[in-house]
Amino acid sequence: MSTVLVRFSEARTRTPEETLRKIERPPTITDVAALAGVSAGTASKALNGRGALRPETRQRVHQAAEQLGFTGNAAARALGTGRTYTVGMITTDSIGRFSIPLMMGAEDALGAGRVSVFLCDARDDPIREQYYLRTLLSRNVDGLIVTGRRTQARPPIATSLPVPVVYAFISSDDPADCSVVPDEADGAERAIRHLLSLGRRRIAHVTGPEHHHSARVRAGTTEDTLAGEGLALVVPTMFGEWSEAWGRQAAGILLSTATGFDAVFCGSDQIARGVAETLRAAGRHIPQDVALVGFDNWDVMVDGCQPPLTSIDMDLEGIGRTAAEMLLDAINGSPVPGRHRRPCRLVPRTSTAVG
Amino acid sequence: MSTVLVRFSEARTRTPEETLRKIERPPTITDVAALAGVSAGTASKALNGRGALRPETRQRVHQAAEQLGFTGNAAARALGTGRTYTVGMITTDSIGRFSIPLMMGAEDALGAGRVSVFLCDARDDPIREQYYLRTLLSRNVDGLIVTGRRTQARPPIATSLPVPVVYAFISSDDPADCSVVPDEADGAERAIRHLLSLGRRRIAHVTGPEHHHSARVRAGTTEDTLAGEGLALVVPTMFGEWSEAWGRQAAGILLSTATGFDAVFCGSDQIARGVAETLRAAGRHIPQDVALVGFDNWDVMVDGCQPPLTSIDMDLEGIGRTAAEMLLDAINGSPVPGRHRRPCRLVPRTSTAVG
DNA sequence: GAAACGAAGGAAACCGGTTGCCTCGCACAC
DNA sequence: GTGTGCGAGGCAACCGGTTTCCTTCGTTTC
Repeated sequence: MSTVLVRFSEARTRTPEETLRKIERPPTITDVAALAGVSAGTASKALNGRGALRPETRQRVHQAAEQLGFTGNAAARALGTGRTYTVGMITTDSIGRFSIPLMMGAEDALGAGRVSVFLCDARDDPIREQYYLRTLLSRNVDGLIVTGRRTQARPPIATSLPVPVVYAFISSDDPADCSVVPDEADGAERAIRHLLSLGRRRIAHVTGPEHHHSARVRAGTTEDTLAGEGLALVVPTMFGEWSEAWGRQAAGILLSTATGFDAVFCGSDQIARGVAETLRAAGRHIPQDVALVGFDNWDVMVDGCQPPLTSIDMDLEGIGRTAAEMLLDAINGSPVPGRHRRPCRLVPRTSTAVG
Repeated sequence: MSTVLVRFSEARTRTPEETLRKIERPPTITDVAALAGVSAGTASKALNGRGALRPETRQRVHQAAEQLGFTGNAAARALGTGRTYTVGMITTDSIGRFSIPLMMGAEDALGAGRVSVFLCDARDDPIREQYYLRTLLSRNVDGLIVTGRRTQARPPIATSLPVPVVYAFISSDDPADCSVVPDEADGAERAIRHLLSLGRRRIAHVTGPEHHHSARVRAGTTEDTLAGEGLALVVPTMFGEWSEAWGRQAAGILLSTATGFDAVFCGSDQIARGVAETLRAAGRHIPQDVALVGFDNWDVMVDGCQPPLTSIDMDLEGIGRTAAEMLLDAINGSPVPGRHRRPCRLVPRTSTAVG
């Protein structure tokens, strides 16, 4: 028995010299406690502001912790308290242009809450998705953020998880889940109202594939907004692809068939860029002859475009941040279920400048 | 004493019915052990292939684990073994176009090794960087990957860390550190040799700012490669910015001053796109009159360009993957110090097509 | 038939931080 | 002088998995 105790004590405590010397192993709370002349439990209470301690003792412990550069062992803390201060972020399709700002926003909000993020890229593969889900759960994450490239609602990643989930950009088709999504209808309406405010009345709409949720929503709102003013598109919505090539092609069609148009609202900046190129090549001046509005406010596109492109910004970073904040709320016991739509913002540039 | 034992047993074991019923709390190894009719220690040995157990017992434990969906508590495992099977990935500047493929490659290689990734975005802020470093260390990551936007060597993120570090894309200026970087000189040489193989001899080079490491390296190799063939650039390397606007401007200068040129090698795809646009507008045909090569092989740029752009691919994903593999090696005790250059790849497209 | 050996599995220490409970000692009241 | 109350801090259980040591068999050997 005494042998055991001796070994125990050898393993747990160090002499003050040892403690102050450079030590390879990171300092434990026992080291801090020893240096402050208190027990480990007391040290813990001092550092966490719990228990009934003399201010002077608390101070001494804090000083010892600082001196040793004590940060604490996250695994041990997690084991005891059940909270890991980590969340998992799963991008259902690959990490791409849309996921990045979302991730940055989320990571920003979470980092401020001293929460670390596990990054998982499921690459559109349900098997990878479930693998990551299991991994994250076995790591006892406090919550999950699910993101993806499409705004269309998707089936929940799982039913009855032990931790809260927030969907960002994409949404769950279970209305009881918490989702934070851009209000794309709002974005489309802003674009149209902006064009109307410039006096444009003969507007065309070129966008992505009809089976794509975003394309349908934006087109629908575009038509509805015009209808509300007693107007209509000069030609029916032109569905195609999310590419510059389609933008160029569509502009060609417009030039050859439309009886006249003074504005084009495009479903993406890439499409808008293609449209701009072809219109310019055909001698149409932007914005004098044709005003042009894109969607996404993607820097390299709006800046590379000639002239610089007015566009709709979905504030992806804000969506990521909001999602993270809602996740933190849910973790702390105040979930905010439902689909939360966040407004878009119109960023005016030369392509719709007046004069 | 007996009270203690009773409480202990209440907390630790569940009746078989409880165990098989839907339980909110994830199953522990004690649950598995109980279901298999062995002790927790034996269950651990069975699942980890250690100890001396009858094959039939091992089998029974595995079956019980499967039945309960046992994955194990990562924090507990980490606490006991000291290994967390996590690594931290710090992007020194913001997550962007270059970081993403790197991250994807690294995450891919690590995920295959059952290692999870903590994502940290230091946003060019040394304070954030050190904050993340401390956080990651207190989480006992097994290793670190440091990435960033620039290829230029940077000071080591810290001296004498308790875990291995691998730099990806960027490199540490301590040659003893392990860095995996693209061989940009190789990329530039491939571009020039490609143009030479097409019979082009009057080559111009338009690139980014002279103070930028990548621009200098690529320009230097461009000139050296030409010199090796007894040739020189038609005009000295044109340093500017990494933007389409600069590409357009540079092309304008070329058209007005150069006595003649049949190829332009650009330091980035964005520059190349700007060059292409201006040349086309001036009536020069690509590739017939002027062959064009970019750098980065950035999909939206090379595909959006007219015509599609031949470009140099640095294989960022491969760099990320290699970095992760080297980190895993280092974690397992076989570090491979030094700066590792990985070759580039030329991706031919219409902008240098023959005929 | 007893000693020796090895296979199989259990008991408990251990990782490090947290927390409930208990003790100690001092101050104050009766 | 004894009792009560409370402030301060220590002790040890606990989280869940791993690992070391030890016990308990059954089998072999002389």
